[in-house]
Amino acid sequence: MADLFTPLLAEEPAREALADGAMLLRGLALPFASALIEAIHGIAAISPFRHMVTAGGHAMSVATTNCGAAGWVSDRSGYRYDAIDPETRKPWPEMPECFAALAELAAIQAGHAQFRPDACLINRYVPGARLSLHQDRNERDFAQPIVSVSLGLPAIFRFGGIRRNDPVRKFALHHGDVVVWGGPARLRFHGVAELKDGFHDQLGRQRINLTFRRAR
DNA sequence: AAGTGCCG
DNA sequence: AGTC
Repeated sequence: MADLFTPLLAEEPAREALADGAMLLRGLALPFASALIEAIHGIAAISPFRHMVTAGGHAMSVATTNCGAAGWVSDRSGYRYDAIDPETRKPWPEMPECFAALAELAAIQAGHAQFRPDACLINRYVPGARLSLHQDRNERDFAQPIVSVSLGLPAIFRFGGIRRNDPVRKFALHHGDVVVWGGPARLRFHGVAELKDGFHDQLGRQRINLTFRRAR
């Protein structure tokens, strides 16, 4: 029964260790992509993408919305999680089932059990957009990992260390790739290099990133 | 208490 | 083009 293709079919998604506690799961989100994209449209119809402003008063090049019980927000007063979208003054849209299912699957695949995200930050990059090196540290429980899902145009993910000046490694992230970091890697600095121009069949000239966290 | 920001 |  076994033939040349059996090992390939039995194989799990390609995984690449980025660091102790950090894993890149290539293509894990591919089977979810259509459902994810449809759900993103629904979310954006309720809580539109907007360019948030940082504490320094600069508008981010990335456009943001959220779903889930808590949403990441930034304005001149700083960063925080809020149950209410400051633009609509209503709760963020509920987290779709396919979002939660993928996040949980990814965490398990990466060896982080018991991941229960209550927040999904949705970032939209158009060519030229970037996210400079930062830490995710506004969450209450650093025992819970971060799960990051890439859709659309490819991007260069920058993954550093615990200290800002630690060396930074770069990884190409494609449509369907998922990065999970937790444990000793939970507070690693990370960012996204300026997005290059291109065209993606499903999303056109953009990249959308889903970042799942347990905020509270 | 800054910070996922921009500039040279 | 990478780094400060």
